Amino acid sequence: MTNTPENELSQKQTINMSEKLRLAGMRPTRQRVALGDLLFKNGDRHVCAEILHEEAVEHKIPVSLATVYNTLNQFRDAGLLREVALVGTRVYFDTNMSDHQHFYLEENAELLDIPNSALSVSGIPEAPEGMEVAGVDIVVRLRAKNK
Amino acid sequence: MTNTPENELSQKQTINMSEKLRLAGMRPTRQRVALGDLLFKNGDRHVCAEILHEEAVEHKIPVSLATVYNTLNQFRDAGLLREVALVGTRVYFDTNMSDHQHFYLEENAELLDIPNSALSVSGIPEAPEGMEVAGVDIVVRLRAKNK
DNA sequence: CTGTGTGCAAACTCTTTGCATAAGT
DNA sequence: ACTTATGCAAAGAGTTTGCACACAG
Repeated sequence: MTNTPENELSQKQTINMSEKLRLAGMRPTRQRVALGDLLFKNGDRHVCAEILHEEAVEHKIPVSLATVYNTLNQFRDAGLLREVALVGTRVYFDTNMSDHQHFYLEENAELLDIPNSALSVSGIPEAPEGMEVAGVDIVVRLRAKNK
Repeated sequence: MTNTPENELSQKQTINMSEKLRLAGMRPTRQRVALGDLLFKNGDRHVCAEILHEEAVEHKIPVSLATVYNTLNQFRDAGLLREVALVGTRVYFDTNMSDHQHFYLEENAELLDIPNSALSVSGIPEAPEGMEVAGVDIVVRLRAKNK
């Protein structure tokens, strides 16, 4: 894959993505930069490995599913993505690292952001001895009304 | 497996479990009753299929792993168990159906109940058109301090 | 050049399913 | 008896890994 951006914007994005990856301590390889662009250039996203891989294939990005899995895990470990706590087997990641929570649509397994401002939790008990709170995940499960 | 309870209490529990299963619309088979006893006789429990199967084996309950999976899913569908939303791949069930939330210990993947009284959430936004809130899952992730 | 990343296929883990047998009513 | 559940083994879904080749610095 030669570096042939279609326009200045995508050139700029790729450069930013390289920087971003370098700052996160990762070598900005072609696949990582391309996946990073897919993930971060259009605002908040909720993806699983399979979906991101399909999308990469559509965009003619040569990347294997195994590399997508590895890359998502690396991005999460580097603090670029957060993993979402969900019922079920599939692992989802969220590109929005800010403190916010989710709606989960049960029928089609879709995730939606809940604006942070709206939600607040009170009365979280003291963490047990020697522990600290690493984060609070809230999922509001939604289903179709009067089914 | 002949019905040979060690004492009256276990006889009584088995009877109650049979009733409970019947009320939930399930035939009280030996395996389901035995698994139900394991799950419900000692208060709140958090189990995955593998763990429950090991426990059944220890208790000399003849049951296959596949049946444990099926039974857990049936119990959930019947409203006897709730499935817990978690980061990662494995499915956990909670025998406590009351409205409560969880601590999740990241290092050993352990779940602990948070007493319901302590926690409250406010400002959950309106569900989108035609949707209703099926439930709210909150997981407070804990990690070891000053690592 | 040197070391890290990638692709592929195979392995692995968790979960579900198909079919013959066993058990519940 | 009739129907549903179970056990087993095999299949399926999702994810990780080992190793040879490719690429970034």
